[in-house]
Amino acid sequence: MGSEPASRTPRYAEILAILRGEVASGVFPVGATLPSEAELCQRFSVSRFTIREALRRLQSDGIVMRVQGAGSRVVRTTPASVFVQRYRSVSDLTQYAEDTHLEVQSISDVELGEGVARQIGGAAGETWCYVRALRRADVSAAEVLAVVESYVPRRFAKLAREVESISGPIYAALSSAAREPIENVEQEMQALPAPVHVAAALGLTADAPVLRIMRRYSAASGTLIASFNWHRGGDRYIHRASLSLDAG
Amino acid sequence: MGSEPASRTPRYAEILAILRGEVASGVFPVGATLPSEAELCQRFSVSRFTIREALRRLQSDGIVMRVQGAGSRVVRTTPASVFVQRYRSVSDLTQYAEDTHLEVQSISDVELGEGVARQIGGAAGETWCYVRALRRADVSAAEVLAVVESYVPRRFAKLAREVESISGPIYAALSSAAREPIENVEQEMQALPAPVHVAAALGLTADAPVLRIMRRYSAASGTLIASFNWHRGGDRYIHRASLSLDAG
DNA sequence: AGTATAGATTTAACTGGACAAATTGCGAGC
DNA sequence: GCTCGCAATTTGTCCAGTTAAATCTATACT
Repeated sequence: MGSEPASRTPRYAEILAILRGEVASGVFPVGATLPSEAELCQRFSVSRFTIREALRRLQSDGIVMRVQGAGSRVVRTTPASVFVQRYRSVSDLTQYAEDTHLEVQSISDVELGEGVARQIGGAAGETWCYVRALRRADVSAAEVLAVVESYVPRRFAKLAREVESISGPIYAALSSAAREPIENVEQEMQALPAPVHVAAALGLTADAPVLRIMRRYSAASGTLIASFNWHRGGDRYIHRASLSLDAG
Repeated sequence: MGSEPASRTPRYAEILAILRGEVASGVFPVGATLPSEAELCQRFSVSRFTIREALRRLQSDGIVMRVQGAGSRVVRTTPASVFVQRYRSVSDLTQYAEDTHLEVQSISDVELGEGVARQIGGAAGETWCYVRALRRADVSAAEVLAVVESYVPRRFAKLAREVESISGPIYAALSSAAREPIENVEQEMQALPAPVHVAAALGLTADAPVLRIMRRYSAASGTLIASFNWHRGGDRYIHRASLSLDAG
């Protein structure tokens, strides 16, 4: 690498591979700081630009975190992902058109049982605000697309009562109210026999197969909202996703 | 921008914002090529490094595609994603531990009906290789985790016959055989009543709710493999995903 | 012991320059 | 009209250098 660059592999890519290998083999374990850019320039006899190209890609891989004044700290030992699925809009995530209408049926305080508590990130015995609603294509549509059961922490009960009039996704309004960004969304999907109230709302026979999608939107302080969305089975509702190779 | 940089906003970020605005407002529509780096350096009176930082981020946003020798072509007018879900391994994607065992029950040539053809990216009337298999935790396990029905183009029939002995994911082996990278994965999930052969294999009553996940792995030439995975309903199989805000 | 400040260190932003590699368009030849 | 080769153009890789901004550590003061 003190000589001419190999015609095929850029120098930064060679250095990147070496650094990846050293992280993976434990030379630099999680928590360790890599040598500084200046030290790496000396070690590999290349310009700072070349080192920065390698380090930039290590950061993009999620392997290091680069901090001005501090250095490059290892945060994981393997690349962060293989496939990636990008959701470009709320309607991509929920698979409703953005102008669907949520009609609230009831709002009440409920004490969480163990099962629900575990799923929504609360604790058994806690009191949360429970909202049952029907989702339709628009205000005047007769057909129910989905039954939606949401749990919101008690401190947001007031906001939950206004859910029909909120424009944009409710999780964004809750994020604003909490003054915290949504940090992640957990999603669980399973096939279930339709409970009585779901079968009735969706016009199904009792115990017909339905797809239930639970989504939990969390900030640093915990769950802001968790919703159970009950959809018809078969071709009446197909949850689609498109993944691409991660270009990291 | 010919003067001192604003203390807060890097110059490349200002240029990025301007270029984003010009793309969004139609000055550069999808398909158009942005001015060259050299022209942008002249326009904004900055060095090529600064322009490249802006363009690099436009590419990372998914807004342009930069091609050596050709320029930066606009491929979309808005940033590509809001939420992102990363799959770090095959087991993340399929939600099987990596050492599960696939036991082939039958392999045959089938002529595609319209419905299946549409789902798997083939054409009605085409002959594909059909593989029916059972997935178990390991070779000696008695319990069937899932019923797997796969469709593979006829040209890969030989490889399909060796599916039990392939180490690593079958789609990677097919990608090698085709000498093409997997470009994307389409996934469809729906709740269905268990067909007879699925109910029998999973030990369910006829018409019990099951979750069917179809995954289609495609290269530029088309579908390399499409598999229908039939899972038990209820808490016996929960398909989980974790999404984070896209740091784009 | 706790806090503030100064200096050293490290990465971020930026300049100007060079050569290599890939693409595109044009002209010539068949 | 089609194909091939060459030149112009554009982005990729890389160098050497500078100043700015952020972090960390050590020292001094209360």
